[in-house]
Amino acid sequence: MSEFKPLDPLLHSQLRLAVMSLLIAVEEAEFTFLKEKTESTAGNLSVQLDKLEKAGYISIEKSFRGKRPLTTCKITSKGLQAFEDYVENLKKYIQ
Amino acid sequence: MSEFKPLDPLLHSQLRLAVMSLLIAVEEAEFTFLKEKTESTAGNLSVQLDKLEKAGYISIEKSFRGKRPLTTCKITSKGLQAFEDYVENLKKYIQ
DNA sequence: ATAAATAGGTTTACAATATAAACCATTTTA
DNA sequence: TAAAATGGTTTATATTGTAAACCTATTTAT
Repeated sequence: MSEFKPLDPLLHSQLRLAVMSLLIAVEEAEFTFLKEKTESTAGNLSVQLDKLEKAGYISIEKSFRGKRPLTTCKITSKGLQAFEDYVENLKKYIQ
Repeated sequence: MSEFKPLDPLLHSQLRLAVMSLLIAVEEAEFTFLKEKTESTAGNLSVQLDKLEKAGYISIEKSFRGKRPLTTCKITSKGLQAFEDYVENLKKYIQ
């Protein structure tokens, strides 16, 4: 697409885009925080976080808070760049 | 999604969004024009135009130019409204 | 002490979507 | 008149998105 540049399919997804949007704002977020803010199911969120991590767009750290598992996510510089590029491209679709 | 409102799945698709974007600009476009501008295959475009028409977002008129079939598309007021809503919602994802 | 509920997820099965390949009818060109 | 081009549609396949089912451990209720 000449004037319509391809939209990164990893970001052109409602839930993944919402996650990235949140991570840009807070720079570090727990799984449960993302789940609440996006109103997604845990299963769906888990899958989408995996994809973002595999793309190198976020990093995921697994630890414990007290005795409970804790999953923490951060956006990477690659992820930030991808997001910015995505937004730039998207703008040409929506004026 | 509370702060992230659902994105109309009919519009949250690269090719359909590009088509709508074009139709907003020109207000009437031929199949081949859309095909060239979006750099899509005819098959894919045909399918996506059908979906937009079934949603009532565009109207499709079939006629002949000389002896050749001619498919012409227009955006409807419903389509325009849906596009505007989509953009409004999308903005909250991308700041 | 034990059962039930909650927390914090992951895995998996299925439905929906996107896409290109194959196809079709007609027309034009060689 | 055979081959190529036009203007698409249909269909098969691959990819994706999503929720249901599941899992392990912890906390609460009885």
